[in-house]
Amino acid sequence: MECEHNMRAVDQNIEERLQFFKGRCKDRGLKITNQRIEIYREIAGREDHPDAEAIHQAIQKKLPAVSLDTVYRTLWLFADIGLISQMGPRQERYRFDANMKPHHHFVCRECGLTQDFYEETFNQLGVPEIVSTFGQVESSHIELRGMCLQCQAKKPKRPESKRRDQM
Amino acid sequence: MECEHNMRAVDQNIEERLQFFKGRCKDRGLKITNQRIEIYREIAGREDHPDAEAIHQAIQKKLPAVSLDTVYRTLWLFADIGLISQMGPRQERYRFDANMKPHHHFVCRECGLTQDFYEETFNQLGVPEIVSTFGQVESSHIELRGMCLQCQAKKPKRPESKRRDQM
DNA sequence: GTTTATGCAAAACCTTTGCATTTTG
DNA sequence: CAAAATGCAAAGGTTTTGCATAAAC
Repeated sequence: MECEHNMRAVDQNIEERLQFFKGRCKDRGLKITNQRIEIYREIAGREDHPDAEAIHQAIQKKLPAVSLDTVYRTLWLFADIGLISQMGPRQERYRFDANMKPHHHFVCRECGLTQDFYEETFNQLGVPEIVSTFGQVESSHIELRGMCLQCQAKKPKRPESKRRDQM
Repeated sequence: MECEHNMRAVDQNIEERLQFFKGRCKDRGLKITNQRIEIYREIAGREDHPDAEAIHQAIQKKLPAVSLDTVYRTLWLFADIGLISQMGPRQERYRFDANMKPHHHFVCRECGLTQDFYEETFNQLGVPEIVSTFGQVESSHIELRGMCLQCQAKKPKRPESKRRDQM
């Protein structure tokens, strides 16, 4: 609270969240490095869900020497400890959909398996005004995320991603 | 209708859809090849939204020599002519989400830019029984798809994907 | 001082492309 | 037969990994 006078509400929020982030790291015996702080600060301050490249570029103002692989490793680490989540499945590939009827998706967060389901009441949801400032909406569906039965069988407890075994 | 007696309803549906597919190809001056027929038959018969690799493997029983790149080219072609759609954006990368409040997404189908929005009434949607047979649901949100303002500006008319210029 | 994280460069993985050959209409 | 589609192999882009160095506790 030392500089409340020139701090925007969103920045206050970020400072709070940084404290939370540091606590979570300490709990887990993870070291608090400048790279982690800046990566967390950057992603927590945005609502556009950047990719690793975008984060990497953004934090180079403050940390010119940070490497892209550190950004990747750090983001997966954060996802692991529940500080952030990941859009799409861990095993990301292009998937194609031949179902032309209105439908909704269950997506496995591990393997990306996507199953359709139908629910009439979901088909006519109104959309808030603000969305028109993002772009033009062409379609709308519910997306449920979880783990499919097959992945559950493979990883009964805390799933271990191939992407973060080294960290 | 020549073998209705041993054809399941879903197969009938596929045969109908194959006719539609062939018509669409003729309209556009596209050639009807065995590869295209089998790829279309495979994807139209599934509700799990396979990736190119899965399609490739599945059709090898019938067409052992089909190549993976043909599968990719064909799937993008089908997406182009509106026979199928593609899950996720054309420019697919890992994106990360630090927003821990309940929220919903607008996703640009070109660049993948994802903007959050909030709508209380979307936060408590009930889910049909069938979903529990897919796996355990961990989270739920609305996904709106469209083109963001920036991509609209770049491609005012029919967007041309980098992935299908050759076809 | 020990353990953990980082940066670098190379490897791995998925997807696309150029070109010669084959197939379709 | 002309135009388009295919298969192959090589290239492209993104993400991951092994290892030596640097930083945190």
